[in-house]
Amino acid sequence: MVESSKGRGNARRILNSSSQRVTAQRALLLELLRHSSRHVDADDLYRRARKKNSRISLSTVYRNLQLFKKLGLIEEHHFDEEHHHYEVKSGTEHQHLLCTSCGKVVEFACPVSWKLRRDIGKQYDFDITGVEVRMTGLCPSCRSKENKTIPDRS
Amino acid sequence: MVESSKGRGNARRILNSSSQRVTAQRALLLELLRHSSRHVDADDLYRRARKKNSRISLSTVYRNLQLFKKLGLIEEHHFDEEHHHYEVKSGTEHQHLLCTSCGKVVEFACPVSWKLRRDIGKQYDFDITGVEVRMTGLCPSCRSKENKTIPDRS
DNA sequence: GTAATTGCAAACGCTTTGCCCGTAT
DNA sequence: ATACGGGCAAAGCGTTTGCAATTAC
Repeated sequence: MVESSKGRGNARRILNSSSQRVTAQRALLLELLRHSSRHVDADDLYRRARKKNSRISLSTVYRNLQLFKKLGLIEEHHFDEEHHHYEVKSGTEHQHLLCTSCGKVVEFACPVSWKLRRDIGKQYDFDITGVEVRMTGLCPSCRSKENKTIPDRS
Repeated sequence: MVESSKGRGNARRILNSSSQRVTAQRALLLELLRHSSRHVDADDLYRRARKKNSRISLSTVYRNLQLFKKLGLIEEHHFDEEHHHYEVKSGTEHQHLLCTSCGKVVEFACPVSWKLRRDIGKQYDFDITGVEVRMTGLCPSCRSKENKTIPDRS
């Protein structure tokens, strides 16, 4: 896979170019972030990292997530109430649709948000720096499951 | 104000009608929620409540916030990463605009969200249950402050 | 060599819970 | 009378921090 070697190169380049030291842990975490499902939490990442380096610590994961966030490599989301989710920043603007039952996250394009941003900014005299649209609902597969498993709602 | 006597009556009625006991603490909290600024956190509410009843405990505040949420009286928001904010449910649909500097919360109407809801729901075959639009930015007064207090950006 | 980074464990802030006593019904 | 709700203190959770040892530069 050309992808993965490229990814590793990128990790190193990104860290170097921001004059951050390239440690094994950092390279690993960056690598994992780039190749895992788009939305992870600290513990996900920690568990995955331990498979490759069993001595890595949770605090290292947290510290580096903060670093990556500061470097603008990832974004932090507060989807549910409990803990944070992280997502590698992609060029493409998108919003999130979450299934309240299985937690699945779907990304969707939302061009309207730009118009909204302009309009609301002007209306309230704010310098808008971000727009987030979050929709919640039941995904197709959870909907059909629910129809089967809750036959008696007496 | 007629509003306030009505409010107290409502608190009692609401609790009674859902067969919850009307305790002094519940009535007080409900009262405070209805008459304080629209977005509070548990500690805000706790501090306010203590002024009227110095023996009330923080856990009572939390327990009742959960109850009120379950009864559909209030909504829980996760504006910033730290803690939750609560808002008395109003009939009118609205979205939130937050100042990243002073934390001010502005509510705005967003009729587009309905169209969005329909469109995205259909597109991804989700049963949409909620749409949240959150914008962040700098409010007018913080913007002008910033211009004054950061003259040297050498 | 030296400053940045790690692992560990302890602390953190917000929230929840167990227990026993008090109170609304 | 009795089950529900309260106060208190302790535990829980995800996250952060202090520190000594380690590592990249």
